[in-house]
Amino acid sequence: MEKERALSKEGKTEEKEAVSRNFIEQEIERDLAEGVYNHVQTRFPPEPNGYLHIGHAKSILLNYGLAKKYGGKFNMRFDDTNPTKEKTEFVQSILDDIHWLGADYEDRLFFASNYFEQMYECAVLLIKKGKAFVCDLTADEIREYRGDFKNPGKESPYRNRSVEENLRLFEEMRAGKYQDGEKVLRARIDMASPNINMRDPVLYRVAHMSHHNTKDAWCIYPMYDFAHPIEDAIEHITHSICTLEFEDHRPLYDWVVRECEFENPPRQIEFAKLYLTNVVTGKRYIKKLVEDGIVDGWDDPRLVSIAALRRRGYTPEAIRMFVDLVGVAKANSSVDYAMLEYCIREDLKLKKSRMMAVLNPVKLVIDNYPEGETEMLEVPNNLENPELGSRMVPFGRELYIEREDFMEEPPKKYFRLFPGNEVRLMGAYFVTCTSFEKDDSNQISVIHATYDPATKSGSGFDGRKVKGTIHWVLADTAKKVECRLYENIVDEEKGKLNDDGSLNLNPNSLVVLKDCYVEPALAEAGPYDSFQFVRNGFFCADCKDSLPGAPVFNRIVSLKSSFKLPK
RNA sequence: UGGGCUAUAGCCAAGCGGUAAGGCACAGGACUUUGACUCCUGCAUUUCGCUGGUUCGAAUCCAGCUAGCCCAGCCA
Repeated sequence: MEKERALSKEGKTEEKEAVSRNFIEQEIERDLAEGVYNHVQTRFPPEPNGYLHIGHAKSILLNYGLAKKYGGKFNMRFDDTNPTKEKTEFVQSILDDIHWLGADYEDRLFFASNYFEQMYECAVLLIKKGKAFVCDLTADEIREYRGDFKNPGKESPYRNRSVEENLRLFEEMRAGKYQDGEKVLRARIDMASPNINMRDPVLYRVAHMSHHNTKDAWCIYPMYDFAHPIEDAIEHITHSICTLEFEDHRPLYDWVVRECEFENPPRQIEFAKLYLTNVVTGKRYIKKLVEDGIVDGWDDPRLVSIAALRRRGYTPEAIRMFVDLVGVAKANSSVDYAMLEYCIREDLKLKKSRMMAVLNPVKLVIDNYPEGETEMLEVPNNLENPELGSRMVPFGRELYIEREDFMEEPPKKYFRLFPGNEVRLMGAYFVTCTSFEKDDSNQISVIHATYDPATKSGSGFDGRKVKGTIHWVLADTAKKVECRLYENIVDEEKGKLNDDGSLNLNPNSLVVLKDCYVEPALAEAGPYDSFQFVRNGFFCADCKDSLPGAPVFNRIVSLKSSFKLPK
């Protein structure tokens, strides 16, 4: 029955997918149909200058997915054309993240810096065609000559140098005859273009600096606008997919591949970046949070770097689901964080064991249970998925339960423990609250109850029902841990940014709970085993910091109040 | 300010001249050994940023407006 339903559900979505394609897929299909290209080749071209985040995941999975869908190939390429910003350290972290996400580039790992010689040749070709010139203007002068939105630019006085002179000068640039900033190579396009990118853009700059890959082989480096189309063309990329801010660069992209005379040149298609509510995706802001010590590093669970998501228990499947759900379009948008949380819940739901932990404990004494005795109960790991088997959980007279699972004076529709009420201890017995004690500060210190042996879990008892089920751990054997609860870093009420551009931080983004107890099996499960906590929350145990003493519990889903008082 | 792009529900997003898909969120109900999950139900019928026009018929075509984002690095 369930299978049938799942099948018909699947059939339905498949039908949908067959007709619903995003705009990039439509473009690709048109290109294929019209014979513009007879294959599909995509790429992910990050600059190795930082860690990847959820926004990059969208691009990676989009490019990879497109190649896969159309039987094409997906390349990995580092766009390392600016030695002042790049580090080898980031190359490895980026590659790790891509592997983890499952974007398989097979043996196609490339570096733009390996194309420097070909790029140089292209520049020479442009010079020979009179389409590029060496310019002696300073950076400031170039800016002045460029004009602005209102005024057209002025032509550089060096714009009409002869081909021979340009060739000689450019060779000298390469040979290291000039200091940084002394000369640049510029395209010769149109200083009056309304598109500022076309006003004789700089193609090459001088930078006497060691490059992470080419070391000291070069002292001139190509600019993005010149290098990128060539990189794509060399790799026979068909669809060069990038974000919206490059839309204005497309005419220049097309100019470069045309003037450099590439056959069957690639085309650029732009899509909107992914933004998420309540988190920081800007690299600048993330960097500042890390540097100021507000978060503990690039993988702090409050960030949405791939490393952070991985650390807090997100799966590649969940990220993929999320990217699919969000879709691809050209409208700027900010996706609700709840969508990400939905994806991880959905993915882990059947995959992970659900063990018990008590974050804010209060003692529950079962007075009619023999003192000093314990028994082992077999508890299914996941009731919805029997394949995950079961585990043995110790049960006895003194337990810890969640403080919020007891109320002295329950409001209406409160199903959990209160004097006189019977609830189920998950995987164990029914217990009825008989009394409670308070300490000097009027806080509830101990709750007393009796249990009914006939109601043992799995015994098939169906004499009566209870409305509430609560989780628990045996006091003696429970592992005490320090628990950290993370919330989104950005203040939900105030929004992300102040008018002056500073961030509104959530002061409660990290709460450390000292007295948390987890059942023994969870403590032994080792790192990265996730479990569901309380009623609405999923938590992950991440024992990275100090196994086994202090697991870190990362809140994946903010704990909603599990019970709302009736209005 | 010149140019480019965008606008469909609280948030994403389909729609491509034939009478507004889907998901998240939310609300109500059923079920339940997690108040979770699952399952039902509801959620743009003076409506597709606004105003006009073309058409038998417009979210889709045309014109004009408005709002938002991006561009004046020898960053990518």
